Amino acid sequence: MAAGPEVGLRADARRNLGQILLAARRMFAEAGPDVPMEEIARQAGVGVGTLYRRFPDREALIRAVARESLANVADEARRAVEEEPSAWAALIRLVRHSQRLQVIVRLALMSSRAREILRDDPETQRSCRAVLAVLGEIVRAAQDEGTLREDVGAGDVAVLFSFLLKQTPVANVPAASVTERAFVLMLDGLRARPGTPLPGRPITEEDLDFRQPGEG
Amino acid sequence: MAAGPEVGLRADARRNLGQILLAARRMFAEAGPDVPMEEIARQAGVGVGTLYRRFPDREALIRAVARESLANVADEARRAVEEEPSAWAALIRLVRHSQRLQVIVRLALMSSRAREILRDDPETQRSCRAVLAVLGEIVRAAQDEGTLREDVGAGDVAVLFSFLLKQTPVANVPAASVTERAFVLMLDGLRARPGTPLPGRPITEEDLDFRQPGEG
Amino acid sequence: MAAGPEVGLRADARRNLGQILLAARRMFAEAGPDVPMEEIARQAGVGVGTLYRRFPDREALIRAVARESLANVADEARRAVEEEPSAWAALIRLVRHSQRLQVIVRLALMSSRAREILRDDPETQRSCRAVLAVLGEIVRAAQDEGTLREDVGAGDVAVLFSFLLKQTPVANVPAASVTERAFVLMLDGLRARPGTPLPGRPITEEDLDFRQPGEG
Amino acid sequence: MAAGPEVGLRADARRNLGQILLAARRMFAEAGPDVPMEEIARQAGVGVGTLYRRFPDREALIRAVARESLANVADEARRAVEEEPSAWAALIRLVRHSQRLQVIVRLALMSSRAREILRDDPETQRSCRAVLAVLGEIVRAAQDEGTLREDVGAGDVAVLFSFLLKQTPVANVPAASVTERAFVLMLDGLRARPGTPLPGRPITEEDLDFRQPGEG
DNA sequence: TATGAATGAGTTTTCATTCAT
DNA sequence: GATGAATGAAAACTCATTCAT
Repeated sequence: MAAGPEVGLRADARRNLGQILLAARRMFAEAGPDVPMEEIARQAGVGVGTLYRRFPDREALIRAVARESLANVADEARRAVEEEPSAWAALIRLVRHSQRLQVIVRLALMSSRAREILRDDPETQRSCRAVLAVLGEIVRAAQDEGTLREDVGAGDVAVLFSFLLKQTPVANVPAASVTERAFVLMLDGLRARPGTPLPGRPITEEDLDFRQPGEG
Repeated sequence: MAAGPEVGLRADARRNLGQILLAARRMFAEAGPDVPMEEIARQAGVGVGTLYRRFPDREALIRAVARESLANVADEARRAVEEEPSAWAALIRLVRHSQRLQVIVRLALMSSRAREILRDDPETQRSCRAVLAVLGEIVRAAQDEGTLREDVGAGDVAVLFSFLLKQTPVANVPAASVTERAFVLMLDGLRARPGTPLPGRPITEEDLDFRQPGEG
Repeated sequence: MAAGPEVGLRADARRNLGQILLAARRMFAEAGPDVPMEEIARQAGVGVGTLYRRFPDREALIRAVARESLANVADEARRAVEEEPSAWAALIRLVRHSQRLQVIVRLALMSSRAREILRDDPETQRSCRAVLAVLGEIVRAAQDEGTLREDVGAGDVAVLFSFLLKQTPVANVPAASVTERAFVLMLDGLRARPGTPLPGRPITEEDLDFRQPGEG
Repeated sequence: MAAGPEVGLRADARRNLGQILLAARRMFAEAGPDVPMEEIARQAGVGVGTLYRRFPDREALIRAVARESLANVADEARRAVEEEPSAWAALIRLVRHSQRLQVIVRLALMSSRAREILRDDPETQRSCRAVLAVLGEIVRAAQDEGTLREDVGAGDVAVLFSFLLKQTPVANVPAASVTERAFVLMLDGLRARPGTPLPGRPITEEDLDFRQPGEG
């Protein structure tokens, strides 16, 4: 198990670091990657200087949040595979429970600035690939089970589910309810049974690799 | 019928106004509601001063773009109803062809700042309600045709389709292809046939009214 | 004659631009290239915003000041050649009267940051070469006159005179007097008559070209 | 004789103190008195805290470096007088070999901030006067020898030599060579023989006393 | 005593908005 | 009416100095 950067820090420093990451994750998730650094520092209960001591600039902070969240999601995904009775159930649990997915979507899919930063970070790419690999396994298992239609790939599933996570409060109906219904509708679209044939080829995990969009 | 703001302007002034709205619409759609005002002015081929003469501040510009786009979408929706052979086809055409929907989604659903501005604008609310009314008609007609499942409302459909429009470039696969597949998957989820029963009650057009989210 | 950047500006804007350059020149000369931008703006009687509208960042301002000063020095040098009765006199007049030399020395020779900025600016290099070319002519003419020792080049003269301009207030004696005496001592060192043979070869104008120091 | 601050310290503490002064001297000499304190601490191999324990603030550090360097220069000067065969040779050796002179020039003559700090420090003034006193002796001896022109004082010599030490890399010619030639040119200017009469009166050691420039 | 973490004031730079021409 | 210049407040980032461990 690799030692994280937090090892060897003084107790208070380690706590501060944790607070900073927590605050950043929350604020990035709810307000995007452009929230003022001072705001993040304030939420974390530290001075800006402290924030900058740990993360030399905003990009470093964005990277750190993305890395940590992706690692967490990968863990959860693996656990879902192990613990759920079916691949279909694992799929559902993954989207439902992974709070960390929210930030990632917000960073990687809703801000072109953040996307570029992450695209150039090898570790983010690695973790991202790891997550997509697990998702790919789940998808293939679900297809083997006969619960998931055959003409989709992990990429299609990821795209569909990412929509849910871009959710922004919309209406005078509890957001959870809106999301939940949309989720079920999507699952119905994904379910294995005669539906409209999909155009093109399945979008695979390799297709979502953070490379320059449209390159392939 | 109240005269629009463009009546009684000198020819060049009217042209400028049009250019500004066009530029703003484009830039809001592609970069969000925070693009520098100077940038918009430059794209429109006018000085900032001119922009500010027409729209006292950014909020006014956002409102104007939203109003115009919503009016346009309402028109298109009505035309789709008239011209398409089935309600299902009208539904599909609406999402596929309404470029204006893109801006609206970007403004109303992807930026909390813009959302607040629009929430407080009666005219935007009116137009929004008009669009949703047409959508409601289409939805009910499609259900009568038997092409759309019975347990969804116009709100559900709107939410689902809004996802498509939040599309951000993602992968090394042409964005159009990704969207197209997701679209078909969603349509499959919406299609009338025994699927998973949806939790809660249909989300109606009234539910999406721009009131404080979660209030209702 | 090429139109400077100041043509076509509104009268007040042109005045402001002039004030900014003047203030920057003065402050760079007396305090170096790191004086706060706000300070320069205040001295120029404008807001920082105005300063930044003209010069996108500090580097641009430094470049502008250097270019303007070098151009001015080149002019003065040419005039000195024309108007003075002897090359020796032209040499003396050049150092004595060129106030602009002060800033250039301060920027190009006393701050490694500024030196790097200027080294990468082709126009500065061109002007610098032009000035050195005139100095080279003067030097050769003075040697032909028999007033300047034969074993020095324009580079040696430039180095020596640059010392005078690095002058920083030193003592409880009028700075002018100190400089004046040092100047005469240097002139005596340069004068043509049997002196100590100089080590190495004459340092020419090409040697002072702003290329990476020590490269040659 | 008062005990220096280094007496009675623990061995490691004394070593640290030495390292700090060494690092500060080097960095002041090459980058001026504004180098970040952390940088100095890092070079010295200690934490900032340790640096600040020894020197309450930057000014104290500057003073310490100046004092130590001046003391060292005074020693060297006295040794030069004793060991060199002629006053002229002592003069030359002094400039050529005293590395410590570099820092002093950098602090006292190239930074107005540092100059002010040192001007207000009695011990620096004392040491400075001591050095100038030795220089004065050398000058007068050289004049008695007939090797140095009569119309200069220790101040003139100091000013001239200080120029050499302000040397900043300039050209694509080895800096040492440039300096060496300039040095010889200056010596030629100083040499005893009919030259241009110097304006004003000799600048004496008293004139260079660090009092407010221009006061006298 | 040594360390390096935390703080916050100081600078640079950007951009919405106002206003002179 | 149009223009683009001027303004200043806001946000990112750096670093001297203090203080907990």
